[in-house]
Amino acid sequence: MANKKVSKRDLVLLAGNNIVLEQGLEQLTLEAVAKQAGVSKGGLLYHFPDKETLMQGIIQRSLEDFERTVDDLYTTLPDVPGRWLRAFVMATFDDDRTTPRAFIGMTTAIASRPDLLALLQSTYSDWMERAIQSGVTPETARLVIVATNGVWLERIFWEDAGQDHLKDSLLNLISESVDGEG
Amino acid sequence: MANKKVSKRDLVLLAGNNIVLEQGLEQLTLEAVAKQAGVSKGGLLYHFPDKETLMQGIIQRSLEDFERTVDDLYTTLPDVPGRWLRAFVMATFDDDRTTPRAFIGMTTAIASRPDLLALLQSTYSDWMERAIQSGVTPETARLVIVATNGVWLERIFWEDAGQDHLKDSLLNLISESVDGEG
DNA sequence: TACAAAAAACCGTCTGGACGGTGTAGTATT
DNA sequence: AATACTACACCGTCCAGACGGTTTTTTGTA
Repeated sequence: MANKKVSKRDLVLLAGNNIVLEQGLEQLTLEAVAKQAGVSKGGLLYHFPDKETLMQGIIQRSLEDFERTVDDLYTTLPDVPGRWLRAFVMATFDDDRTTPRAFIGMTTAIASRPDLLALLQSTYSDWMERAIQSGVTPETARLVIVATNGVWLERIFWEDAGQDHLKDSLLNLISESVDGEG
Repeated sequence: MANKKVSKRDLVLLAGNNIVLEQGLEQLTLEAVAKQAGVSKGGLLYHFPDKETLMQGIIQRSLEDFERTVDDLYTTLPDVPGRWLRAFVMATFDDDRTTPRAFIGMTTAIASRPDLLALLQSTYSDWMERAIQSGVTPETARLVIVATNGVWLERIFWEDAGQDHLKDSLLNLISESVDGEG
């Protein structure tokens, strides 16, 4: 159980993630992943019997990463209403690792596979639930989450625009909803 | 110039659009488009020398369709501040033709082609400009446009959710911005 | 502790199919 | 003679997955 050794499986997952991040979903081929992971194609297929399963692993991994980012930010915030939703918004804006291209790639992959879709749908419900539990109305939660997802699209279409102001707009939206009309 | 006859070029464009709408970008192959358009592969390539050009045509066409929808809705609205932005929001919610899958497909296609990206970026700027000219602050314009784009993603992740309430939230956002703080 | 057997982890090649694109020869219309 | 196609064979490339290995690790047993 020496944790010095990283399993090949993890290397493959990491390599896959990196390829999607840097080159997009189209470049995610078994050979490319195997090569970047320093593993043979056969070795890759030992862990992930087909491409479908590999992608599932990659998606799951990056979802977990995002959740972890949100959780980390959550702990740094004061316990005010909308605390979780704030962390969620901030996680999106602070994420300088996930490229817009990767986001789209993941979304594409998810959109056409029922099992991944189901996974995302339950994740989405979780987000809504946690947002509401941390003290905002369902309407605000939904609006802010939708807008936050939209931020990824804006990054594609408007590459050079700073988004600090947008981030403030979203955080303000939460504040107003909390202070004002309940 | 008998307008009874639809040009083959238009048939190809329409078929391509339909395939993306119904089956997604992955199924958009030259042969599939030719077949659905009732045109030979050679005939398709006569009009669109390569797949790149074909996709460009399809994207452009569907952008024009969306713009037309916005313009149509615009004429039905009273001349209040935020008029254009309202039409923009309504166009997204009223669009029952563009599937989420098609939206993602188009976005994918755009994201990896500089020329299409440039086209979208200028379109995006146009939207901002028109929104602001119709009487909302730049901050509101941006927030609402971003959120409206996010609506497409929500349709993927949360297929069965009605969006009327979300639509109202967005329209309210415009109203509040107009009535309240300038 | 030794050692073999079995299982797990991993390698590299090959094949079959899909797809983009080319080329050629021919047809209908204007 | 030019334009706008049809029909169809064909090539090169790419890729998922199958297959048949080999090496490493674990386990059973004497």
